[in-house]
Amino acid sequence: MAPILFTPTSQLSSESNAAQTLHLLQRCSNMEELRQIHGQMLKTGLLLDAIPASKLLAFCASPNSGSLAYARTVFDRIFRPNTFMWNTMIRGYSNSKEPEEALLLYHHMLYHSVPHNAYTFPFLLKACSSMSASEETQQIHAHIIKMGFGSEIYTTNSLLNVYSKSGDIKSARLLFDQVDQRDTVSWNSMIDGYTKCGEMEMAYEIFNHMPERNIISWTSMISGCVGAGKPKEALNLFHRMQTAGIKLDNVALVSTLQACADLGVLDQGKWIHAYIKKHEIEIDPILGCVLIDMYTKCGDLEEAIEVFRKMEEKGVTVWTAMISGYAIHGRGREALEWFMKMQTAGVEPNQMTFTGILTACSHAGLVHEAKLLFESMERIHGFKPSIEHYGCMVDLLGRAGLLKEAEELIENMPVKPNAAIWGALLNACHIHGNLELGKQIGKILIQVDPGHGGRYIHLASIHAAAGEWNQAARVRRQMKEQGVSKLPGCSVISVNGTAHEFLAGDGSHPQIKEIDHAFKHIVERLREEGYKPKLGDLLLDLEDKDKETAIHHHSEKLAVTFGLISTKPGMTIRIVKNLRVCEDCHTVIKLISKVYAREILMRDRTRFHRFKDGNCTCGDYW
DNA sequence: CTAGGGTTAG
Repeated sequence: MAPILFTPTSQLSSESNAAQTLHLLQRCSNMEELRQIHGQMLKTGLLLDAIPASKLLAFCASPNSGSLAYARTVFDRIFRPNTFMWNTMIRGYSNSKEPEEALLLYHHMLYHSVPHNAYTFPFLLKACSSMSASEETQQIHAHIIKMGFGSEIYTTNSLLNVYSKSGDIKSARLLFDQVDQRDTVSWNSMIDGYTKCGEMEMAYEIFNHMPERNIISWTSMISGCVGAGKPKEALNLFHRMQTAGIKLDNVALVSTLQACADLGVLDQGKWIHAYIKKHEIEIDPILGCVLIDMYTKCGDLEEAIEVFRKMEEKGVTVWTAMISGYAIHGRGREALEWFMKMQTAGVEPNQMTFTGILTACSHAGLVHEAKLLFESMERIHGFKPSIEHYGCMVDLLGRAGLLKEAEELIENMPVKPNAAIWGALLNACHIHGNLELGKQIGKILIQVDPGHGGRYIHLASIHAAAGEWNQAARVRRQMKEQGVSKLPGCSVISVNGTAHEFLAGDGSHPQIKEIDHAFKHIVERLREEGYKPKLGDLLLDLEDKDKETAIHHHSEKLAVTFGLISTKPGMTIRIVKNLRVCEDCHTVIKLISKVYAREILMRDRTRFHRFKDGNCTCGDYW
């Protein structure tokens, strides 16, 4: 005889009592209350009824105010839980720090032959996704087909999503082509999958062919472009999205703000901030964080502080964004003050906070402070320094001229040095003219990072600086033979809301004639101020005249000149460069700031330079 | 029940 699973509530307690308890459960808001209700249900026997028991479980297993451990103890005492209860537990674990428990529960569920329903697999697959369990995903995929859920759209969409998220775009595509039902969610998962693999063309293909696009389709494309280093395309999509009449939400704004930050287009970023204010969009912790990041990366620290002040929830990431903001501006002392304020406010720094603060020390030459912080990481905060932190320290010591100490740190660190570590040391050798060590490191770097054009250029220019033209040419030949190309220098300047892009030696700008003409005048004027082109370590073995032509067509010079002729006198010129600014350009821009009475704000690969009255905030330390 | 968002060394 089959056991009685659940006793009807009416036999155990009065109807009204049960209804009252259920009502309480419905309104329950925290675990304290829940415990009391649980006790009541135990006493009255209400817990033996499937529906109240399910409600109790669902509350405990919910991620917000529940307690998964409590849910588990309740669950374990339920005699033959039904499918809903199993699903509830699997869902709980899929959102928790121990998603593997979801898989174990599923295993038990199979063992006990509990039937599945349409809610079982989405949760289970989410668990697989968060633990990157690819083998298990395939096994579950097989079960899905066997148990007849192969056409259930939530289930197949979840499968598509796991495959896409894990980078297995082949399996995702196979399934996508197989299923007989697709909706916007299915198409969106494919977009996500292609962008995660860096296949933007395929993502566009999907995007262009899907029958209906919603905000998630657009946002996935935008964030895909940002991830692929195509912020201009991201902004393009953003404008198209608005033309399509899509109502913006926080997530779409976050991705777009990242594009603004990468491009350094303050106007566009400000426009979005104004939109947020106008439409009274709530600045949640993530949106606040990227807003701050956008302002600091576009050179407006004051506005970043303003956003910070107005935020209600100031978590560690928001503080870290501010500290990193000060770092990129070279304002190390203030970064330290914010680091202290943060801890006074009771917020503990995390690994990234340390990356930020150590970078800040590095750009400001605060060697002593950085050493203390680095040492306190493990001793006070309990973090093992990661390779990024070692990278910061090598950079800091190297910049400060403490090459020996930097080398010792690399030798003694417990992790294997990567390209970034050697890169930091090489940079230091370059700055401080340690050509011998530089050549050694340069060779190591090319071995570690043979596909990176910048490494060859760096080594070649060290040879050039030593007057070893043959060696320099040899390195350049080697680069050519490897089929590696140099990343061209690129500067972006935003004028009247349009981003103008200049490449080194590029003649494609519609106003290039005017720009060339204007620059000739500028050079003449600067020569009167004593300017002499610095050609010393230019790696090309050319006549000085030709070298000068090459150096005078650097992208940042084109951009600054364009800025001078296309903006009103006295207006700040804002430029973003993809590589480190060269020494000659740095000198020229300093002089321009004085002679033409312009403030010029330039972000290069590592930091901001604010040129004013013939000086730069980097103090020639970059 | 399924799809999009965070600060990060050179």
